[in-house]
Parts: sequence; C-alpha cells; structure tokens
Amino acid sequence: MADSKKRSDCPISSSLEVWGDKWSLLIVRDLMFAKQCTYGDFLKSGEKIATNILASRLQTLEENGIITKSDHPGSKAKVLYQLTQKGIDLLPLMVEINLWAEKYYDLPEDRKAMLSEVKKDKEGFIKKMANDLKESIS
Amino acid sequence: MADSKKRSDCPISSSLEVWGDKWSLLIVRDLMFAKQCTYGDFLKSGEKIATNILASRLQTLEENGIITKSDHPGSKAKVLYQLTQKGIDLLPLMVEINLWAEKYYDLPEDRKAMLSEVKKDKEGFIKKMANDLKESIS
DNA sequence: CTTTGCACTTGCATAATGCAAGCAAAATTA
DNA sequence: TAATTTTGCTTGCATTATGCAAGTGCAAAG
Repeated sequence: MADSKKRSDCPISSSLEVWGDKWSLLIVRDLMFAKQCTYGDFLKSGEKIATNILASRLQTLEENGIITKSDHPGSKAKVLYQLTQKGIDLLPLMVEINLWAEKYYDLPEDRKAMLSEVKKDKEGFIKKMANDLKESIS
Repeated sequence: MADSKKRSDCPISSSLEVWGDKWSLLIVRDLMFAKQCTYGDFLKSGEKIATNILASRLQTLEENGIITKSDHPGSKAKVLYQLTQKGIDLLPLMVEINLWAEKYYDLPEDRKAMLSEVKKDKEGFIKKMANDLKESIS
C-alpha cells in the first residue's frame, strides 16, 4: 500500500513517493484553504474523489507526517484533519504550482485574485499564510 | 491513457493531471540537470523506470507541451528530448520540492551543495539556470 | 553482412483506481 | 425511546495503470 523501499536518494523521488499522485496534493490544498477539514469536507471538493481513495490517501499522508487526525470538538462522530508543520511547509510548493498553472491554464477568478496578491510579495504572502496555518494547529 | 476530461478548474488539479504521478517529474529533473537526454539516458537514472512507462510518460509530456523530441545531430538512431519553455518554467517548482525534501529527508551531498547555492539567492539561481536551459533550446 | 546499439512495443502478471453499496457508531428527529 | 439521518469509513468488483521480461525494427559499427 504505502512505499516500502526507496527508489533512490534523490529528493524529488523521495517526495514523489509521498505525495506523487493525482490526489494527495488536493487534500493538502483543501487543508491549506480551510485549515481543517472533515472527511465529508474533502468529499465535497470539486474533483469528486472516491471514498476509498480518500481514506487511503488520508492514511498515507498521516503515516508520512503531513496531516494529523484529531477529535472534533463538539461531535464524536466527526474527525478533524489538519496539516502538520511538514504539511504547512508544502505551501511554497503549492504556490509555485499555482503560478505555473496560471501561465498555461485557465484559472477561476478567485484564484487569479489570490495570485495577484502572491505576485506582489511572494515571500510575504507565504509567511503570512504559513503563520495563520501554524496558529490554527498550536 | 492521457487525461480526457478535467476534474475541475483548480490549477493544482489541472497540473496534477499533467505531471501528477511518480515518474513525470523525474524525467523533468533529468532534463533540467542534463539539458538534453536520449531515451537510454533516462533509463540510466537511479530509479530504474520501466521502458514502457518511460515511453508512455515521454508521450504525455510531449502531448502536454512540456518536452520536445528532436533528431540527434550525428545519429539517426538516437532521439533527443529537451524541455520546452513550459517545462523550463517548472524549475521554481522543482527547487521548492528540493527545499522541502531537504528539511525532512536525507539528500546526497551534491544536491545539498546545490541547495546551499539556492539558499544564498533563490531567485538568482533560478534565473541563471532557467537561462542556461533556454539557451540550450534556442 | 553480421552483430550491436538504440528506441521503442508487446504480453502478461500484479497493483492501483474508481464506482456503488454496505456498515457501525453517533447525532438528530419524531 | 424508537426511528431516521449523518458521518467516517470498508468491501466487492470492474477497469485501468504499473512493472517486468522479452521481442522488434532500424541504424550504425565492425
């Protein structure tokens, strides 16, 4: 299920073994925008991930220390997922993906607006957003 | 084989549909380091990609405008693969992957050296390397 | 003119993905 | 309190992708 042995010691390869698929970074994206999500929240995202795939990705992301599960305050039926620091550290990467995609694909308006913010002061944007996320988990 | 219909208009999702797998970015990595590679060069990389997977990834990367095939000067038996501008534009993303991985995984020494360069002046590093790549395709 | 190198293809076994349905515990409603 | 709904998954099964090994066709070298 998860990766058993490393293909190589290349950092790109190691990273891809953790989140190199079509779904994992979408989960990270949702958590970056919402700060915390329930299982159901992820299912509501536009890409319509299958429930079994979602469960398996959440598990490997947790096993790899990128997200954590915790109790929902106020409901034992719900589970809260949040980014760890390791997950928050994916923010610069996510920003670059957005910037790349902006150049070659059509984006929705709200994302364009966010990116114009980013382009004004990339470092500042990342620092602020990372801080917001950090506060939400501490 | 390739992606037929978009899952959503999210740039992260669109990007993942192009290179969101365990192999595509390794091909891009090889091209960023070597500027141009033959089919055999890719096979020599440490991760030991299977020949059929390599062929299929090269095809979808080409279909998506990230790499180009061209004749090898001096041998009709060989084929040269190179990054397009769209592929070169993945450089900032690749740099961030390296920086993220550096924080959480062990890297080989030569890559560490490169990253200490990056950390001195990220923008400068990217600009210089992107320019080198650009020159090699023009 | 035979052998080797190169860029793939093909066949087949195994693994991952996707869809629909099911299920147990908690929460809500009646 | 009993019935219904919500929530977070799991299960079964069909489809697709991956991985391995062997094979093919053309170019080049000997």
